[in-house]
Amino acid sequence: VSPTPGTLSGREAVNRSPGNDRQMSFTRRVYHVVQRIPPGRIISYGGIAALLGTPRAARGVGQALCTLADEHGTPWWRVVNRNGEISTRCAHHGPLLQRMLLEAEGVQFDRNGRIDWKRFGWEPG
DNA sequence: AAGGTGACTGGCG
DNA sequence: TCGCCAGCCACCT
Repeated sequence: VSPTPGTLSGREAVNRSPGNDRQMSFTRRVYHVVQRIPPGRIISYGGIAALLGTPRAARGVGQALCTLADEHGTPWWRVVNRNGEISTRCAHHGPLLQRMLLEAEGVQFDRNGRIDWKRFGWEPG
């Protein structure tokens, strides 16, 4: 994905100080990983944290996703909790929208509102 | 600089 | 399986 992943929300832009250039901020790395998730696939917050080398930072991932500007194609909706459930509380990216976007990609929910990891889970590789 | 918050998780009853 | 609890970690006052 080459279109300059540049534009971040105001807050994240502020975090991007010169000194931070070499080592990308956590938020920014979350952004990159999320962009690698293929359509119709999902990953958990903890999964992303693990890919970044900080398996305990799941909460930080959620934090980042709400902060991140997604007008550039960041598929934030492909991230769900460990149970395959939608758990967003973010005002701009509500649960209804997330479900709609996932279903539009072919992701199926069971009657409890859960997604089957075996069918739709993504593992980079 | 220290404390509070939260799109999380694993463990346990 | 389900709910609850206590860590955990990045961010924001």
